Amino acid sequence: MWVLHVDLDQFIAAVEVLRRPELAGLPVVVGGRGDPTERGVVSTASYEAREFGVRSGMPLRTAAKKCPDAVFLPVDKPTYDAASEGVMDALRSLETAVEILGWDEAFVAVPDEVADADGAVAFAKAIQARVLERTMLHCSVGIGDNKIRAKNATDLGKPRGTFVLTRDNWWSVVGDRPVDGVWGIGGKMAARFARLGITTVRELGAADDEVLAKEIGPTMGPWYRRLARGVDTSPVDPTPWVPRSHGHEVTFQVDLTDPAEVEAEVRRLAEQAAYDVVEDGRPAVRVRLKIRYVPFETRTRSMTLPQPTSDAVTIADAAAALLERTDRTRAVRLVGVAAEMAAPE
DNA sequence: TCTGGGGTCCTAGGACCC
DNA sequence: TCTGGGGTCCTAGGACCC
Repeated sequence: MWVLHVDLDQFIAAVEVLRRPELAGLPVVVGGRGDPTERGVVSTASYEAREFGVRSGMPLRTAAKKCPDAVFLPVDKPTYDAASEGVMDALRSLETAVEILGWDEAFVAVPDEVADADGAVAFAKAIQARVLERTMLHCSVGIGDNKIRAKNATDLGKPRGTFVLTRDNWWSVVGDRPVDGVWGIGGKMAARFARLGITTVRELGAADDEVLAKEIGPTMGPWYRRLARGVDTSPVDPTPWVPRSHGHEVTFQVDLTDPAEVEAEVRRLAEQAAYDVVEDGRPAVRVRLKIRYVPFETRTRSMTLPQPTSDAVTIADAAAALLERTDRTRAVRLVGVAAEMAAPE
């Protein structure tokens, strides 16, 4: 059984270069409102910008210091949504199961008649050609004997390449890497594992399930060990994704100190969330409020609604009621409101 | 130089019921 | 006069991903 993981190369930056060809070959940084003096972070940096050390998630101000000559562009979500649609259509045109993971990545099932690694690589190259032909975008493809291995393989093939990762080469390729090198394990868990004397993927894979269950949790402990071993039996699931929630949040360029202004923002964001809920066609069952105080302290409040509703005023009132349950005297740098819908059947 | 905005899933503790 | 154990729902927070 073969699974592919397709991931677009520098997706957002590549989409921007497509509509402004004069930017080709230049360091391009997309993030926030495109103003590197504002609060905001890098969504995607072109490979040229990465040469200067610019990375996703980095504050725009830092990116500007590292690469003052970069072209800074604002995030233009509708354009990326449209480009993403084009990519996914190209993948689906191969008439095999496609499981969308995000804007720019998807698992693709390899047809059963493909028996060996050479056949899987050939199919991966056919996908790259199809995506390029239809969207003018380049992608890398991870090839695995399951989804986890395919996902972990992709970065090793970047850019514009492929990489095969199976049970046969898993340990030789990733065994000596730090645990946060595998998908699903981040810095916080890596620090916890380090306290248990576990730093490499190989060590986590060889750890005792009972110890992990006791230290990390009965579900998550063994789960992380499975990630480290690259073990996965889940199929590529082409079922359309059903969103669980819709939300909006905003970081203010200048911290808000007036409680009335904070409430006005909360209501505005709640109305946006309500709009998305109406679009989705399923009522909200729960409302969640997020407040980030100065300097960077985040609190959440949430409530189950008395009955499911898509009414904007009801949702905004609920968000305002949650706000009442927070400290109204502190300066606020971010507010967010999300509406959760009923779990799908 | 401070640290976005869109999400998902898991855990733990308390309330409440039987 | 004190107190069992199981189950579910609600809420807050944490971790992770793109």
